[in-house]
Amino acid sequence: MPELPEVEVVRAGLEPVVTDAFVSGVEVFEPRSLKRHVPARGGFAALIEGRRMLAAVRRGKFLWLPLDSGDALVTHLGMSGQVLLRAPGHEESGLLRIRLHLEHPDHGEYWVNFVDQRIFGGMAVDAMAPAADGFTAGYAGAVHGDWDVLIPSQVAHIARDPLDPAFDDATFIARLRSTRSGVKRALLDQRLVSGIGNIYADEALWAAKMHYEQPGNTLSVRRARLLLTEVRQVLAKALAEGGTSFDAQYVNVNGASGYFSHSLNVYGQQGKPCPRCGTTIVREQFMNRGSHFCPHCQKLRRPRSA
DNA sequence: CTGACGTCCTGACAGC
DNA sequence: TGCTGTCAGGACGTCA
Repeated sequence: MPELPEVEVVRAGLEPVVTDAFVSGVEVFEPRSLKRHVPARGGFAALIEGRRMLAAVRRGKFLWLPLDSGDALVTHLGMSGQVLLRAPGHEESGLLRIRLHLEHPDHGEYWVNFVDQRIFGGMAVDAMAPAADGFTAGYAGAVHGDWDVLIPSQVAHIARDPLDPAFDDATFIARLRSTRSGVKRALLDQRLVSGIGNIYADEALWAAKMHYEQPGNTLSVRRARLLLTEVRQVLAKALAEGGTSFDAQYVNVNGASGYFSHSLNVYGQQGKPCPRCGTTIVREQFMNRGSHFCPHCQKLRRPRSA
């Protein structure tokens, strides 16, 4: 369930340690965690060992570490993935899937442990190519380099996230307003906008007072803009609340916390009163996952007859 | 192009 | 106590 804010916390925690780090070793304990890796290009470990990492970059929920070979180590946390920064020798749980041995010129030796209970996430080495729109491919914090405008091939189809300065509001709103799909399906479609998962989709829809099945093409420009604004606010708020742990400590200790559960308005709140109107929050099945909403605040709106 | 659905996966937990 | 079934959902593939 890591979504953009959680992945950003991980990225920020990795940034100082992986930047300029030398990869001295790779251990793969669970080959299924390499599901996104294309073996034809070479073995996972062989493509990483002996390389230097240049940065930690993120677009939406995808994270990648550009290498001095021109490739990138791509990471997706899936449902349960954690990237944990450890001192060498650290005893990890049985869910450890991949371990990287790093040597940093300033910080010394580290283990980067990829832990993933359900193996929905994974790592891969991928080639990079210029981003289609020519802008900086993802968010890399304070670090910059030639790789700025390059994106791993398996991430290229993912849209920018709403907090990306190069996010194209007009294109998103136009596409949102041209689909018959429900707005929640659109928010979860990473080709349209990235970084949003089930939790923040439900929270943003509640804030915008929209029903999850409201067809995109029934939204006015104003309502579409409102939804985008609320998405940004929800993400930014979560980012700010996770920001207290914006350091290596977070990754060191626990890559999983920080769902700002104390400030969820609807997600997982079924049976409880809506914080806005007091109506009981409902949970329904949608797209094989739970959708939480207030039946009073978030009614399906009939489009004005044309 | 669209949407509905299946697939991957395992720990936690409810129920018997 | 110990088993079985159910649930959680991000990304992607398939099919109508």
